Amino acid sequence: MKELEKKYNPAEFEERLYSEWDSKGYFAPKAKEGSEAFSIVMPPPNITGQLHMGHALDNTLQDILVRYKRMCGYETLWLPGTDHASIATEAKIVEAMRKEGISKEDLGREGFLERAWDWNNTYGGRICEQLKKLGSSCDWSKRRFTLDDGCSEAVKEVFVRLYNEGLIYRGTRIINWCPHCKTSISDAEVEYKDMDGHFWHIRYPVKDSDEFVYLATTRPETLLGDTAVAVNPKDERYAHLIGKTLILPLVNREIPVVADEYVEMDFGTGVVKITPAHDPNDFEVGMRHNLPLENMLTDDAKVTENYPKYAGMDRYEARKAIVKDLEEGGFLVRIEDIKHNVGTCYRCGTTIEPRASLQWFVSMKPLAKPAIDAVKDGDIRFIPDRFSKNYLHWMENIRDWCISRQLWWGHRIPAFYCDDCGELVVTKDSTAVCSKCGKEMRQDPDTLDTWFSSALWPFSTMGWPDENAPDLKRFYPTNTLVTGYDIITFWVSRMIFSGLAHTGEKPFTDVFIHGLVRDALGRKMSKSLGNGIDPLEVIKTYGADALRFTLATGNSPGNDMRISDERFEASRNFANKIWNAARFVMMNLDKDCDTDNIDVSTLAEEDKWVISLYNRLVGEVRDNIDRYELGIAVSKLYDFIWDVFCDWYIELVKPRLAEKDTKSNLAAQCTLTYVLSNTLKLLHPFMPFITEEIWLSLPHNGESIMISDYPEVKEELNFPSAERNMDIMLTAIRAIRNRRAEMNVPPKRLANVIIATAEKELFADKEPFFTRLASASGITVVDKCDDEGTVRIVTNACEIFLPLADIVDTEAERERLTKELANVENEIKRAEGKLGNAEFVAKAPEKVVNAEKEKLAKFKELADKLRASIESL
RNA sequence: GGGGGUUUAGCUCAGCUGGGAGAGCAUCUGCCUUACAAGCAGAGGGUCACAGGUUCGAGCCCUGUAGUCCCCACCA
Repeated sequence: MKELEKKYNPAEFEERLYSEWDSKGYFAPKAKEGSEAFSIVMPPPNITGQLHMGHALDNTLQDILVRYKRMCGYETLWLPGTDHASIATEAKIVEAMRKEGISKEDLGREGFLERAWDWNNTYGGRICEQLKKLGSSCDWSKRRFTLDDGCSEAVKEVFVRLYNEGLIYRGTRIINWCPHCKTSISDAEVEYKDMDGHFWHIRYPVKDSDEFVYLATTRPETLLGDTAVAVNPKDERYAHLIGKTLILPLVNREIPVVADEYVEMDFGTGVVKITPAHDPNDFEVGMRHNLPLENMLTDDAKVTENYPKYAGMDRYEARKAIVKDLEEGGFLVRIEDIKHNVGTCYRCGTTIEPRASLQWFVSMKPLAKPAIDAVKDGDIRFIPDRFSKNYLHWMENIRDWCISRQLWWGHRIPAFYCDDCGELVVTKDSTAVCSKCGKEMRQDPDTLDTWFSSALWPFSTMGWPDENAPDLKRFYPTNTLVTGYDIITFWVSRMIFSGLAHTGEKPFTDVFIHGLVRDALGRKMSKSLGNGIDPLEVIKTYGADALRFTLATGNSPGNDMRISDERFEASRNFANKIWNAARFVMMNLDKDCDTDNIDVSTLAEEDKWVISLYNRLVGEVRDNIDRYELGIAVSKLYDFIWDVFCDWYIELVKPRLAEKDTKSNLAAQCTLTYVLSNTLKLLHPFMPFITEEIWLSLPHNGESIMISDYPEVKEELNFPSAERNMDIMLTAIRAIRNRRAEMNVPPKRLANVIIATAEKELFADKEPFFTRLASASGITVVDKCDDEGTVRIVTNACEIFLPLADIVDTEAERERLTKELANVENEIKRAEGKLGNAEFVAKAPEKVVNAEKEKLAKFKELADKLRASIESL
């Protein structure tokens, strides 16, 4: 046994304990005889990332589950890793290069990738080091990276398979183009924002006529790409125009009027300009009517050289110029202010430009079907369940997934082209030769969406596509995925369909969803707002346990949470409370007590009481964790440790601890040790460091609390009568304290307490409780008492008399007791009313009716006592 | 335009399958009682957003209304 420092100073031991756990290999899965597997794969943080509160929450929740399961005897794997985050990382490196005056093109693909890998080697592991400070008990020896060889192999395998099954195809479609990142992005990566905008109402002249058609647009510059105007075929107003030709203003191109169901007659003028290359709907219309695609923008959203007057203008400059020219040409009718939803890039916030482009796509419908069924059938469940709705809605309305990105940092698309004959080969090989003309083929320059590799994470990290890989066989499917609701569509849904499609099995059973961490004002923490609380700073100031405790407590699944310094402080105070309780226990130990078993025969009533409550706590905590109610579990632990163990039990046994070598003293020591040691085990998943530091200092079996057995409920540790009797004592003590406080009796003024009760034997050896906790000089237990000049307190099991003649105001006493009686009589009325209600008695469960009867009896007894008390004044 | 969350003490939030409203922080009072002032003992404070309904009984279930937050959606 070693002594604890006087002051709780987490910085002194957290890092030391972590490296001990790590070096002893506790984080690696340990197979025990007949043990089941439990596994979680960590949502891989981006290599560009620094640990923020979101990571801290996500990983705290995972670590709680993992430590719990490990202690419960499961062979437990928590597999960590990082994500290459293609678009975010590439942007970061390009930006750094820009400051040095270098461009991507200057370096070339090879040079750029070299630089990116250097960056990853230097900074990519930073966040892992930060996760260690949090106490994350993941198996670092299995750490993976989405771009490592194994994951890359899985990516290629999946691509080739899907291609061969016809589920990956290449084609020209409208995609979301980010002119800043200069790449396509998927639908999921577009964020819609309400923005102020305008409808520009304009008119196009009909050829060989003085008629005009009137229409409106929010993007007048796209006029350059118009290849038709559409009306609804049923629209009589425009029937005569269908098939006619219009002259496109400014461009003077001749474009047809086509009839298409897509146009809603009731909206606007019922006429729509069709720009197939720059609008998804127009693209469809264009396909149906064989309209040409006129791409009028370059990849950085500047007007192409086909329109010399506007060439090189940025899309917004072009908009201004075109509006001005339209006005001057008499084509602009009016301008209307509107608010509309504009798609923006989720990475950089730039307004998305829809653009027809040749890209790779995953055909989603066939893949979505089993993924929908898995959730509908309950094979995979979301916690809380409501998120399955989000998921299903997304999956049921899913469109093909654009997976090619015009970036360099990522998995290069394993497709090869023959420049001579146009042959296309998709292969896992790193080079290809054209089977037709024998020429070296050119690999597609694009890379894959970063989520393409994330989608495979649960199995690519375990050795897939080798189906006999040991980890895959043992730990896949994983048990629980822990993540925030903000990436259900990006990631969770894609892991589900990928797992089902490629491994034939779901990737996980439970999806445990948490909310976002917000600041004290409810705002999302962000760099730009500068309101982020740095978890590493919190760890420094309050300790990792306090951070974890704060994140776990009061957090209910799927709901956002607000955090602030006050909450970390409160958690630190709790840690300090445990620390001091442990110090107190230790300074009173002089015998070796068994922490695994306790001899019930020698226990005093208060010992049985605390053990009985502890035993119930074990069951509840296990149950709560099993149901992902981590916040409830941890608050029960808090209440038990602080209120029951510290404020009551320790205070109750202090007198016995002063005894020397008595049985009673030994029983108290052993109860303290047993309850403390096992409660620490219960708490360990939540607060791993302090529990370990203390546990190791107490008598203990084993090397570390983290590989000890999680406590189990023991039938023989239930003591209902001790619970009842102690409840009577505690109620009496509280009542005396209340009265004294109300009457401002100084604590130093002791009084002999007279207790009148029908159950005298209950108080037989309880005098120390009252002398120690109720400012009593002693107690006298009697059958009946009606002393004058006393303060009377009536509780459910006894009447208490405090001889404080000099400060007793008989009239005030009468008033108070009368008031109390009135309250009790109200209760009696309520209970009688309820029990007098035939329907209540007939329909309410027997248990409830009986409880009501018992209450009524108790209140009647209390009322009688109160009346007698008032009488005797 | 759909869908969902949320509304409980001054503040931040718990409240599990309906059976007498809880915690932390803050406030007030009294205590340095030798584990802990990062503490101890007390106190005050709530029409559980509003209106209906179901039920013997509703913070909890149903309907509607309002505030607030979020997700989804191609209306030019």
